[in-house]
Amino acid sequence: MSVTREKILELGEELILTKGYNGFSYQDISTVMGIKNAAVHYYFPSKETLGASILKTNIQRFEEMVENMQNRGFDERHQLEAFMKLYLKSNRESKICIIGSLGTDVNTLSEPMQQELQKMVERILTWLTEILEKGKQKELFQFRISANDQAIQILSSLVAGLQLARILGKQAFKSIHQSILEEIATSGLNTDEGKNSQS
Amino acid sequence: MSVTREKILELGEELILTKGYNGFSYQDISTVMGIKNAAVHYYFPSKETLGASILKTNIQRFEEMVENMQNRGFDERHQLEAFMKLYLKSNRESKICIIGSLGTDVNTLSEPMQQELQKMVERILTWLTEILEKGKQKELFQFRISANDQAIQILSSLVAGLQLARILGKQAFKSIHQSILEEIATSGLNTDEGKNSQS
DNA sequence: GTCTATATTCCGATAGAC
DNA sequence: GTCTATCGGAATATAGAC
Repeated sequence: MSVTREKILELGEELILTKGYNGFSYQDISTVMGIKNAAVHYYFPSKETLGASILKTNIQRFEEMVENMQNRGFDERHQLEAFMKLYLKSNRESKICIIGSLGTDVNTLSEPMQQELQKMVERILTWLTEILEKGKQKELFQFRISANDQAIQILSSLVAGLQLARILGKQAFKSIHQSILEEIATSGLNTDEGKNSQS
Repeated sequence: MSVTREKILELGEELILTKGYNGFSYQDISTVMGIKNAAVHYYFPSKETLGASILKTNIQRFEEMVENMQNRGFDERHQLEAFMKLYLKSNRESKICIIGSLGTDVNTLSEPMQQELQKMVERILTWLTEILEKGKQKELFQFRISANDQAIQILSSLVAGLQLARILGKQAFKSIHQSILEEIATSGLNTDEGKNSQS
């Protein structure tokens, strides 16, 4: 597959996470790549097709991560932490979650994009709910509300946490990140177990 | 003060909450009002001045609500519930929170708007933290993390809850709303204790 | 297959009419 | 004081060159 196409997808995603879907143009992509904005239309005829492709890429990436973790035999606690680490990385890079970004603009998006977005959120919540349920049975987690409600709660905290961090400063997210685990973890919280984390 | 100006502020806010800051234009406002888009520029020379005014209005509205609740002697539990009811109303109207909406677009906003936004979030968190602290002392609330962290957690859940609800459907927010109180309330959850609420 | 020149529409904003 | 005619530029998108 074309390397130009890959690069456009990458830049487009970055722009959605930094400036928002309605805050960037094909110009923003093309100037970085040293081509004319119209060249982007060759790979993605419309902005909506680019947006939909970015969402599909995100879903695929998520599926690969989940599959990979299950192949490696990650327990539920470590799977949750790995998922949360994606948000720590975004916070370091001052990016927000694509769910929150497109959640703001959802009424201005085409049907295909809205459907992909919904599919993505539902997929993540299904996975999260399952992780929480199994982890609770194994007494890795504790919580009183339903696993599904707890999943929505955690995803909300992560999504808005990144948005708040961009307004208040990055430490705001660290507090959220820590609180999530403190709320539901049954054992200690030394997330990195020895290998001290960066930042 | 001019009624036209008031109407513009109202429509502008609604558009930020439904289409996002970069998703609406002066045209959207002027056509509804039956005037030309340039007329809006008379009241708000630039879109940024309109945005900043909308934020200031929001802050003022919040201050008035807090003052009002304290004058009426609301306890901490009822103050929190009143605050959360604002989000229930937004959910009913399929609007999101202005914090989440502008949090997405923050990198494309002028300095004055960014500062107003930050001021607003800080003000809300200060108030929420205080409510939580006092309420905990009175044993109206229970939570293990710090009051400040709990405040960030609750605000995040509310903000992203509305965004998720727009993607998944309104019932998603109801679950979040309920979970928040279930997490920290010491007594039962019959929110309205007799005096049945509107809607 | 890949990209540019160009068209069209819309946006935010100014100058000036009433 | 209030609003309109109009501008300059940017955004998305098409037609066609290489």
